[in-house]
Amino acid sequence: MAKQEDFFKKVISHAKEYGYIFQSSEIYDGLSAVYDYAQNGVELKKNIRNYWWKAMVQLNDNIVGIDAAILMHPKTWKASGHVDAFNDPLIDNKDSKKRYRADVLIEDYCLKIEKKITKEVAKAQKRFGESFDKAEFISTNQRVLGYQEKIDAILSRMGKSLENEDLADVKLLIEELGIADPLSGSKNWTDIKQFNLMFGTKLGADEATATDLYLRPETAQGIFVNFANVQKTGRMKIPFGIAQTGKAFRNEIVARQFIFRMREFEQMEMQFFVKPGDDQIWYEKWKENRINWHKSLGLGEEKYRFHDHEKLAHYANAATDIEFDFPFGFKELEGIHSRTDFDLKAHQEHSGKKLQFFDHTTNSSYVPYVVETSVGLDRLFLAIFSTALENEELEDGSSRIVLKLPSILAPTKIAILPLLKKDGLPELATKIVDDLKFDFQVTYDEKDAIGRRYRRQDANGTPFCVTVDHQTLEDKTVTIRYRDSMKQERISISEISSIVAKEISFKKWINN
RNA sequence: GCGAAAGUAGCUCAGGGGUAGAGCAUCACCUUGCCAAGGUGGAGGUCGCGGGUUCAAAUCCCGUCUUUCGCUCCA
Repeated sequence: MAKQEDFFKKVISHAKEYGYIFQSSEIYDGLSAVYDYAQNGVELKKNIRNYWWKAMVQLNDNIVGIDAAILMHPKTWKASGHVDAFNDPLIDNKDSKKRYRADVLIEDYCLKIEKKITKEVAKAQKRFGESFDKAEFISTNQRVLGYQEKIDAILSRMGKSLENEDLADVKLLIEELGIADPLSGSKNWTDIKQFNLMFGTKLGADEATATDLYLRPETAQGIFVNFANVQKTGRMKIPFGIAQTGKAFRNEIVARQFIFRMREFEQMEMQFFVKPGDDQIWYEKWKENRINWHKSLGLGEEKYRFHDHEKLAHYANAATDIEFDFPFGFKELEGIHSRTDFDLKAHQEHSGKKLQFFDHTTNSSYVPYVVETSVGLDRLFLAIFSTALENEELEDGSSRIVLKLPSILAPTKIAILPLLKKDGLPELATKIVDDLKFDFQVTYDEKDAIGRRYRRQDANGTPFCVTVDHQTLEDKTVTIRYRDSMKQERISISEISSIVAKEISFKKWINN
């Protein structure tokens, strides 16, 4: 464990030292759980996003992209369920230092009473044998009725108080019922606090007339509300998908682990609309498709696993996570959910607009089912970056720090290095840079010994180094040196472009 | 939000009541020239921030911010 922590710290400091990730507003002590992508990080992130977009949108005839706004009509979040579900009343136990959802504590208490009813029923059943009428017993037995009455009273009071945001009364209820911390038995509770995971903001500069808005907590809703527009204007036929990448915002109670859980993060999502009944087939297809996409990056098959959800959200009929072996263990990287028709139906009801597909083969309309794939771009960045970082032991006993980024994703593809800082070598090297920079991200470096420059590029993840020496002046050949193998080859200047292009070709990588 | 640990140069860290150090990195010059760590010189820090104690605070005390770990939460 200590090793893991140490390694994770190295990942974080390497990300800073080599210009990948800085903490936001660092000169002001930073802002909790918000990070900026730096000069190299932005390139890597952009390349990852592009690798996803190509595979998702441009390789699939029936998937199109959109870029919906972060701000959406407030009714969106009522329809999606976020206004209700992203609000948690939390309470802490002062002795055990544990935190609970206040409503869950009370519901658990009610469950206990319900168990008493079940016991009474079982007892009666034993007593009366075959002639026992369960429904009648429950509706007439005084003891059972008393229990049920109590449950109803508690839940209705809790519901009312939560609705009126009377958290003091909810706490009072907990105290009156004598609910104790299930672990410690302590009844020493703090006040209840309401946590809203959505960021609020205002539309309109005039405070008095401004409308309350939220920054979107997920990008998916931007797709759902545009379903009919895209379907009609794109003449899309089911099954089809809508993809988008973009920022989402969550006021996490605890946001930690570097860029793994941030308050502002980027999602890459695709919602796939299918005929009801076909959802399971497509769910399985997308599971397969997505895991293969991840594996094509070559980080190692053993780094991935599926984790099926046992508890399903109310909208889903199947859900799984693709988990990745991060420096702090297996954690969710991508979610694949079969969302049924929950979202489109909800928006249909709240907006009064039809969100259906007319099927000409059956001459009937239906609300499509949805299979969602949703990957965290920042998490994917962390997965790739941390796996790529290696302290490699070399055969001669020395070691090097090397960032083995998939070459197609590396921020810098080629470093052009003059062996000497004289004899016209820098001039020739610069000419090569000027020629290649239209097609590749190229860098030039003439400082320090050549070996040290190789190591510098290794640490920055540059997959190819090209060295210009005296022989180059004579026969227009250079040495190309590969990051991972450290092998060198003598090639002609005119070959650089085709060799590198082949190595970083999308076609080659995606079919890996 | 609670608990624990930490915050000194870009990175890694030492120091510890008397007003700041090392290694690496960086910059300039010299040297070498195909796998880092040669020489000389330079730049860089009000020791996270605020307050208190003291003749004197980077050092002690309090608060606060940030980070990591554990708990909790996670559509």
